[in-house]
Amino acid sequence: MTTSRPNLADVARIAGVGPATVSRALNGRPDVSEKTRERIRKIADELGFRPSATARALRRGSFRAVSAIVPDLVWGWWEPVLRSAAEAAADAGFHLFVHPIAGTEGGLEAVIEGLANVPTEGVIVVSVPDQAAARDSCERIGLPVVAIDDTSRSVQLASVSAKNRDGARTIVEHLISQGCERIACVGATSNEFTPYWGEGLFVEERVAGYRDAVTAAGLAPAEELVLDWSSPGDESIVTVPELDRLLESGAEPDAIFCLADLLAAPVLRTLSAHGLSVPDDVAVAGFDDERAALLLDPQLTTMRQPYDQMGRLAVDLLLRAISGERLPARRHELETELVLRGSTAVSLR
Amino acid sequence: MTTSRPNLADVARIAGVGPATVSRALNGRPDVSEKTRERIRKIADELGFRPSATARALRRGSFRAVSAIVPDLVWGWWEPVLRSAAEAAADAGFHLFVHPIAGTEGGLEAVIEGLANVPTEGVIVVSVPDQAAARDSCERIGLPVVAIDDTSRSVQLASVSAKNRDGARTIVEHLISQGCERIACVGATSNEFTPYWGEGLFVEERVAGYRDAVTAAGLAPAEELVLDWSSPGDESIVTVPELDRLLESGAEPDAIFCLADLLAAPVLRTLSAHGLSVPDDVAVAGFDDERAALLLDPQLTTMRQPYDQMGRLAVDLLLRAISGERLPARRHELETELVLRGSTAVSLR
DNA sequence: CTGAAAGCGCTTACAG
DNA sequence: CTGAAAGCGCTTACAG
Repeated sequence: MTTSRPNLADVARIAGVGPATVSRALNGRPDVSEKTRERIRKIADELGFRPSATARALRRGSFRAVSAIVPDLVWGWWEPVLRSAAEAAADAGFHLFVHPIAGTEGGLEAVIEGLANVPTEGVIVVSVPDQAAARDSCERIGLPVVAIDDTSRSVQLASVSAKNRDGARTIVEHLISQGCERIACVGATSNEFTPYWGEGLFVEERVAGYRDAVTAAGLAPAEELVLDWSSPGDESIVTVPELDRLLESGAEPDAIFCLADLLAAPVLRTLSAHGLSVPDDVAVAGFDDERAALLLDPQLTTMRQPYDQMGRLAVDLLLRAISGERLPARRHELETELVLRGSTAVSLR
Repeated sequence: MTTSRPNLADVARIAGVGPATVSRALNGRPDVSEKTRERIRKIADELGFRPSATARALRRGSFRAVSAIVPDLVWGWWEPVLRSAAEAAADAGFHLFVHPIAGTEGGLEAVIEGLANVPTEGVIVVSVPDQAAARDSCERIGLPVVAIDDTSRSVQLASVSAKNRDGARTIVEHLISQGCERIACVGATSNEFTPYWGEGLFVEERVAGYRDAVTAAGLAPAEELVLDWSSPGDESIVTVPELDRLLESGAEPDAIFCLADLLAAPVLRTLSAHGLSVPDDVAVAGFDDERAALLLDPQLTTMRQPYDQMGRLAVDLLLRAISGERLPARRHELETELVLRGSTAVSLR
């Protein structure tokens, strides 16, 4: 009796059959007698036999796993996305490995190239600002890739995202339907060096949706209400200097559309510092329906991204690519949903 | 010329050497002439040769990867923990796989047993309410395991956590030093079915730290200020009924210690609904220094968990276990740090 | 229904 | 310094 892990040969020896039969029995192949299969199963159980994942993968030529690379951000909106991705992968008999970029020298590209040493068959990249680089890295290691979240302005991959423009239009229309007429839009920035944000495609799209709604409603275009925000990704700031200035200028917005939920935190603090109450003086809305929306006071009216569908679709696309299909580089946009909370409705406070 | 991935034999054939020499050259073994090594390297590069991870693992008998299993929670306080864990693992030449429980039928135990099919050599479990079950599952698949965060009351594993009791005492002492005398403590619950929380060890420890400080300061013990909270994990609630009742009863606390940062969101909303301002009327403090602390208004004074050290230490312990050391089941507690923000100091608003 | 053999792609003693 | 051979633990045609 050895102390090390039993292998298939051990099971075969004890069962008095060939290794091939053990393999067939344990893998549920039809061409084994039920009697033999039962006996082998029992012995395997007793021995605590677990087939070696590496040997099986080597023999089969594949490991049936895919990898998701998640960005170096604290606001984990991608958690529900990965949950559904893991489900979809499991449904197809695949594992999902999650690889945080955080802590890896060399960033996204280094993480991707590192996958060359991991038994994985495809890559999902989340929130990449530069799809061209991701595409090149994946090509280099010979793995198919799908992107989630349209951060990259140049679409070089099959990409899954929310209908950002539609969603923004919908929520601004909601503000208008509440009687708001001077709706500010915050979060866009001319600073292209903001990590994972900058002039991301989704920012552009959401601003466009805002303009769609304002224009369609025949509201006076008020460009001073579209604020440039120097560092929209920074959660540590207490208030927003640009909004401070706007409020001091006497612009008097009656609503603020934040291009992402997390921006609402400093916006609410800025409003409260000016003695303005939400939603009575100013209504506030966000986009994403991520954790921040629930933590704020009041809780935030927002557009919910279809996280579950996004994860599933990304995996579906990736599995198709793995089985040889060539995926065109284009966006697959999914419907968003309006979620009403206290920041736009006194009755919901 | 085939379209499939080149293997080591291809490189050997083209270089006109044996496969063993290619292996040695590419793995940096000393016993290869520099000239040969260079030539082989060049050819491997041109061919885009990437050694098969599975073949190498099968041959070596190990894959040099460890797995972290993260809980089904939206508040990703474990993200910075995993970042440092990934760094520590990489320093030792190991990969870190992250496996979310979310989306897996059968929960933690199913995820652990699923690792039997993954080329991984050890497991880090994060926030497990029942270490005994985790220990049994890992034993079954023959993998060593280390826990992060003391959620389980019964310590059955080598565990890494913050000094919860010390930290709580420190922050309550801070409140006392600010002149607070009637300090409420919220977050403990007698409802043991709260997922991942319930009567978790860290809850117990933090309450104990609170009592340590109050007692040491000679403040009148006021048991009505230690609130039972029916569902502390639920972020969707707007206000806290138990706190509502306390405030209506005329108890007039001058400070509230939240056992976790995320609890401060509904606490702040409850206070504001009662017309109380923070920190003037009531100071508020939390524990963790996770994302919620920065989103709130005002931002939250809190005890920071040593996330980086926690991830590193967990990996260190796990690697020792992998190399054969037997780890006793005991907690390894790491120092916390007081972080001052606007919720306890007007000057920091 | 079952077995013996070949082989997945590497690495590492063993010879020379 | 280099090569030929064995083998890691499986699976799967190929025979019977």
